[in-house]
Amino acid sequence: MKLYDTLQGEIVEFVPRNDGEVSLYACGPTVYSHPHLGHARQAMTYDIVRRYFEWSGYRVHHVANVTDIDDNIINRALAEDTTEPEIAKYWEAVYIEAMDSLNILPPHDRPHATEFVEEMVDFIEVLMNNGSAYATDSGVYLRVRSVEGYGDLVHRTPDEIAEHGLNRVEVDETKEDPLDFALWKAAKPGEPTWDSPWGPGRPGWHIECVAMSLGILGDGFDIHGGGNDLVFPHHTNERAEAIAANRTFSKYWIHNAMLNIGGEKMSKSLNNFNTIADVLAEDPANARALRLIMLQTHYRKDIEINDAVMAQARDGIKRLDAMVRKATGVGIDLSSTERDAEAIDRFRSAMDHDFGTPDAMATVFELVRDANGAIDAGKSAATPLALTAIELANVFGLEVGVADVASEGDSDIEAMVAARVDAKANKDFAEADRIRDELREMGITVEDTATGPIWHRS
RNA sequence: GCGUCGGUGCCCGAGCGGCCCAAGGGAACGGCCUGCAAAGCCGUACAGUCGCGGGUUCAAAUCCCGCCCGGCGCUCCA
Repeated sequence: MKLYDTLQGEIVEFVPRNDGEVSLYACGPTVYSHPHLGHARQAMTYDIVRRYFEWSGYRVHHVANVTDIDDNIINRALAEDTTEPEIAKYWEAVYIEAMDSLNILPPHDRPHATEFVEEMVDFIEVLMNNGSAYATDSGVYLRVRSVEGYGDLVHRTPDEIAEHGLNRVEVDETKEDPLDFALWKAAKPGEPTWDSPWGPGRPGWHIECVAMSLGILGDGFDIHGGGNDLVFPHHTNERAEAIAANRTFSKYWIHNAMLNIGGEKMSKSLNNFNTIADVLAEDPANARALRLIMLQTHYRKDIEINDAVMAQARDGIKRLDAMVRKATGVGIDLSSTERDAEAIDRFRSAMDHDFGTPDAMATVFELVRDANGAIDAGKSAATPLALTAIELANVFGLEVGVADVASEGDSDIEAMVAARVDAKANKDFAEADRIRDELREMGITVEDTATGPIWHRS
C-alpha cells in the first residue's frame, strides 16, 4: 500500500503503527450552516479510504470531529438570538442527516470540541511549562519560531510564511511575533467561556484537533486527513503544537482536493455553494451519482461540478444497476461466492497506489461489460464476473443491486406486465405498447429479456 | 509574488519511463438482438502537436529546465 504523504511530498509506502490496524483522523465540519458539496467530497474521500481499508482486512479506527464552538457559531447564535449549543446541535443534526443520505458511514468516534476543553487546557499547560507558549491579555500563543520544522507541511520556512502571508489580517500587537498563533482566546463579552489558568476564554481552533486526535487515537496514529485548504494554517499549526509538546503526531498526512463550481472553490463566502440537501432534492439519484464522480476522479484532483457532469454520472450508475437486473433476470445466484480473482488483483493494485479509485472503477466497469456479454451468451462465467463487479462496486459504497432490484409485492404492476406478455403473445402490439407507456408514466420501465420481461422503477 | 496541485478525445477523466498508435464513464454513428423499443453486445469516428519550447534516455503523456494558463493555500478564518 502506497499513499501520497503531504509532509514528505511524495508517494510513500504505508506502514501502519500497528499491524493490521489503521487509525484515521479526518477533520470534520464546523456546524453552523448547511453542509454543501465541498463537505460531501471531504467526507466521501475518507469514507472510501476507510471502506477500502476495512475490505482489505484492516481494523480501522476512524475519528471525525465536530467543531461546535467558534466565531461563526457565536455570530449565528447572536444573529438568531439563541445560544451556541443550540446552533451547534441543530446544524450537527443537519450535517449527519446529509452524510447519511450520501451513504457515508458514521465515524467510529465523533468527538466534540466542547467535550475536550479540559484536555486542551492540559495540553496548553504543557506548552506553557516547557516554554513553547506565552500568555498575554488577549490569550495564549505558541512561539512558532521555536518549533523545529514549522511550515514543513506547506513546504515553506517560517520566514517565507512571514514574508508572504501576513498582510491579510491585523496583527495582534501583544504577540511576540506575528507568526505566533492563539492556543487560547481570552474571553470577550457575551461569548461562551471556559475556565483556565490564564483566565476565562475558549480554545483556539488548532488545539481542538490535536487534543481530540491524540486523545482518542494516541501518539503516532496513522493518518491525518482533511481538505487541502486546511494544510495551512490549520494542519501546520496542529503539527506545530504536537511537536512543541514533544508528542509524536500522525505518521501520514493526506489531503483531498477541492470541489469547484463555475471554476471556483465552492464556499460559503463566495455564496456559490450547493447544499447537499438541495442537490438530493433535485434528484435522489444524485447521491450515488456524486459518489461515482468522486470515484472517477482522483482524490487529489479538483472536481468541477455542473449539471452535465451530474447527468453523466447518473447514467453511469444506471449502467451498473442494469447489469444487476440483467443478472437477476437470468437467475444468477447473487449469494454465490464465485469471484474473478484476476479482476480483484487489478482492483487492489489500483487502490494500493495512492487510492487509485478511477482505475479501480475502470476495472469494475470492465467486469460489467464482460458480465453482460457472458449473460447474453449464456456462459457460466457470468456468475463470477457479475458478482465480482457487485462486490467491488460495493466496497466503494455504491450500493449496486441494493436499490430497486427487488421491488416485490407490487401486484398491480406484475399484473400489467403479465397482461403485456399476453398481448404480445396474441400479436396485439398496440395493446402491449399501451401498457408499456402506461407503466412508464407510473415511473416503471419494462425491459424484455430472453427469459421474459423485467421491470424496475426509473 | 511564494508554496502546492494540475493543463490528455465532443464532455468527464485514468495513465506509477517501454505492455500507450493512450483505460474507464457519458454523448455520437453503424451493425446484431427486439414486433417496435429499452437494456445489452460488437464495431466506427473522434487525442495523430498528450498546454508551449528546450533537454535527459536506446525509449517520455510519463523524468529535468524554462514559459503560458488554471485550482487551492498564504493566520488567529474552513
